[in-house]
Amino acid sequence: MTTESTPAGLTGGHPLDTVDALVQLSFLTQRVLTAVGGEHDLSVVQIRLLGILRDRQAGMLELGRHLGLDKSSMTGLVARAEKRGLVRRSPSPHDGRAVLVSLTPLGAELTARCADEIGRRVTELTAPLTDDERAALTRLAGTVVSGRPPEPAGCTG
Amino acid sequence: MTTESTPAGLTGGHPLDTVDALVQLSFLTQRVLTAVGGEHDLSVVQIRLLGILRDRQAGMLELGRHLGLDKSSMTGLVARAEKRGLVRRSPSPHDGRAVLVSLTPLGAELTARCADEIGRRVTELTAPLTDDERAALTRLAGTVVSGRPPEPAGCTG
DNA sequence: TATTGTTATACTCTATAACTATA
DNA sequence: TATAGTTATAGAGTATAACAATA
Repeated sequence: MTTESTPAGLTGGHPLDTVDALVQLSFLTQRVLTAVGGEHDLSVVQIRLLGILRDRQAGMLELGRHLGLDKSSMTGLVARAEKRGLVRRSPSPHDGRAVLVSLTPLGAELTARCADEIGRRVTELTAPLTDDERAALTRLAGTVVSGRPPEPAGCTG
Repeated sequence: MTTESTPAGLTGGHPLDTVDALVQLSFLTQRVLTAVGGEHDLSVVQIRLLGILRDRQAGMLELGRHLGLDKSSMTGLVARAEKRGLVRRSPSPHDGRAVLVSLTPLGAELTARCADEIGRRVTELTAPLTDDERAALTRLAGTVVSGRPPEPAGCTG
C-alpha cells in the first residue's frame, strides 16, 4: 500500500491507480491549506469562510450552506472570527432577523495573505511537471470540478 | 470568484487556474471521504487510521506520525475506535512500553467496505473524462504526489 | 536519561434540540 | 406558521504539559 509516503490509506495498487492518485493529491493539497491556515491560527473551514466573504457579504444560513455546516455551528465559527477582528456582523437592512457577515480590513488583509501563500505553495506542488503538463493537469482537474467536458474556447454557452 | 459552485474560496480567476483547479478538486475528493466516512460514523482521520492498519500493525507514535497528530491525540482516537470494536491494542513483544494497534475482523470488514465505496465514488468523479484523459490525470497526479517526474516503465531504480 | 504511552486540561468544531425575534 | 439566528448541551478531535513505566 502507499500509506507510507502519503497516508491516503484506503486504496491499493503500486503504480498509482486513479483513485489513489486523486486521494493522495487531495491530501497533499489539503495539507497546504492546513499548514498555511495553521500559521495564522486558522482552520481550513475558517479559511474557506474568509474566502467566501472575500467579495461579498453573506448571512449565517447562506454561509452554512456553502460550508456544509448547520446554522448553529456557524454561530461559534463567526463568533470566534469576530472576536479576532476578522469579520463583522451587521443587521440586515431588509430582514430584521438576519445578520450580514463581512470581512473587516484586518480580515481582508489576512485573507489576501493566505491566498497568496496558498497559491505559491500549491504551485510549488506542481514543480515536477513541465509547463505543458501543468496546463494539462489544470484542464483535466477543471473538467472534473465542473462536472462536464470542457467547452471549446469561445463558446459562450 | 468560484466559491459559489465549490467553496474552495481563496483563489480567483474564472477559467480555473492551476491553484483553483487543484484546491477545488481536493475539496471534491475530500467530500467523498467525508461522505463515505459519515455513512459509517467515521471521520476522515478515522478512515485514514483504518487504512494504515489495513496491512500491518503500528504503534501509537508511528500512527501519529502518519496522521500528523500528537501521541496524546492518538490515545483518544484509538480508544474510540477500540470501543467500537474496530481496532485492538496489544502489548508489543519487543518493547514493554509500546502497544501495537491492529484491525479487528470487524474493523477489516468496515475498512474494505469503505475502500470499495470510496473507489467507486472517486471514479465517478472522473466520469466527465475520456479513458485517455483519465489515464493522463492519473499519471499527472501521480507525478505530483511522488514529487518527481515519472520514470519510464521498466526502470527498476 | 530517553522513549512510549496515558492523563489532565483546555480549546475548536460540530450537531441536535429548544428558544427568541422577526416575517 | 415559517424563517434567521442564538443558546444549551454533548461529543469528537486536537494540543500542551505533567506523569508512569520501560529502555
